[in-house]
Amino acid sequence: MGMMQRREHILEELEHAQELDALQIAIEELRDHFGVDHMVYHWVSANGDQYGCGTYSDAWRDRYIEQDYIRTDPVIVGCFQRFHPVDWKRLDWSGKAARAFQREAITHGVGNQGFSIPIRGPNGQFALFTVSHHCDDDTWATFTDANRRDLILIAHEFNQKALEFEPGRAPEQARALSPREVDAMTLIAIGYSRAQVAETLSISEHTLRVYIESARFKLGALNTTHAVAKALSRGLIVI
Amino acid sequence: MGMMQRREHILEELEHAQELDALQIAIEELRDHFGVDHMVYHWVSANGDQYGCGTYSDAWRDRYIEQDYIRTDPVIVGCFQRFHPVDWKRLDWSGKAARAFQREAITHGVGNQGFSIPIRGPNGQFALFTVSHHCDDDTWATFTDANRRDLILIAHEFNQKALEFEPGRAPEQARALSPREVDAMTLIAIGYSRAQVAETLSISEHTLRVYIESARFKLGALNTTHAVAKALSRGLIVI
DNA sequence: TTTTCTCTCCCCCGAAATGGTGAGGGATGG
DNA sequence: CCATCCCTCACCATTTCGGGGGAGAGAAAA
Repeated sequence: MGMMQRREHILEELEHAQELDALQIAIEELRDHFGVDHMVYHWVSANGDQYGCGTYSDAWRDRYIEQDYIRTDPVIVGCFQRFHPVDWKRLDWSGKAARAFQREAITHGVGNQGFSIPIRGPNGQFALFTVSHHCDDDTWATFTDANRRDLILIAHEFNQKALEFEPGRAPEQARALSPREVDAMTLIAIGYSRAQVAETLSISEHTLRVYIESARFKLGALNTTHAVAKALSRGLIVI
Repeated sequence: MGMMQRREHILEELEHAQELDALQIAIEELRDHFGVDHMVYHWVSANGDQYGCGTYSDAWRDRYIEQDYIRTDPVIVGCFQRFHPVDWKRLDWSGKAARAFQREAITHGVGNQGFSIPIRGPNGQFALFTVSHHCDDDTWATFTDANRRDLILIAHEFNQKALEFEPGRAPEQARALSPREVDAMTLIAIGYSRAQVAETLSISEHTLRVYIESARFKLGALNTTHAVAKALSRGLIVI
């Protein structure tokens, strides 16, 4: 089986997978296929849930979770601010904690080289697809140049499949807001006071309050700020 | 020049482009290359700035902006809620306004078929890469199946290049929030009152207020609700 | 070392937002 | 045609928020 055929085969199996385990199997096969030390996919959902699969050692994964490294890992922090896939060398490794983290990761078998692809979805979903390897800079540069596009596509296939399996996907489908409610919530969200919003919309402040309360009710929100947050994270309003 | 060579050539030219105009040129070439009626790239940043390029008629573009269709266009609304690329047929076209919009779009030369790829970046950036064509369902399904992956990659290349040229990129790079500020803003965003947040975090309400005000200052927000909205739309907090 | 940031605490008071309830005309959809 | 939603307006008392001060300890970065 040729290189491309092998890859297509793995991705096709993934596409038709019915169970979450298939992701773990596929990522191990892809790791072997690309001939790198590690390949990891990992996401954080809107409600703080996490899911990950990959080839890091159990010890490292446990340690990572135990130490809540997700909050300080320079790869996570750096990718969260970027759109593009990024080579680990280009991240900010200054700082005591970052260097200590790096040392610890390498002792746990993580490669000295890495390439991570950030992926974003609605409601603040953020996922990271990472390949890591132990080699010199030139070898790594050659590898990433050659496989960049494939890795991007694979990252997306993975994310798509992972989202399919996500349990808490579309449970709470909020009722859509009326046009006036959208106007009101949008202006509130950009910092206007109720008086300013009412003036902007040319309605009385009393009327405005009806919209806000109506929106709050529809969104199941506890107060105005909560309603704005919910409306934003569901894409009902945009600022 | 073969099909793939032609595409590679267009993308390579795009990659080395130094001016924003190159995007417009590239998208027209790609449209011709794929043999579709229209191809459009279009993004919205957190601060409301927009940029777009594509092959829609000037009349339609002007009309779209004039009517602020970006707020009601079912393609935008639908894609904002999704991660995956989506065929227009799968969007919600019920509702009077949506159907009227669709009719008007078609009279302006937009195809009856469409395929849109949502792309997201840090700080709430949201972009859409769309191909549209006039043909029957089967023809369109064949086309999208065959070109789905290529279109995803092209969408990313486009977005990458567009971000390079974006003028207002780094200016309003909000300072990151401190851990306690993130805690405070997150709890506020899920509807807690100041008193509840203070109790949850086991700090005095006075201290809590310092965090909120500090976050508000860092985010350049006018009030708490505004600060929550900004933090959310920049991905600094997640609910 | 010095500076800069973070985290924690405290005061006061006026302005603003909230929650509950009610009501009438108009548009839309089944 | 009738139910359902949308838009508009109004009053009440209570809770919450906003803005203005100031201060000390500790950690980390430059």
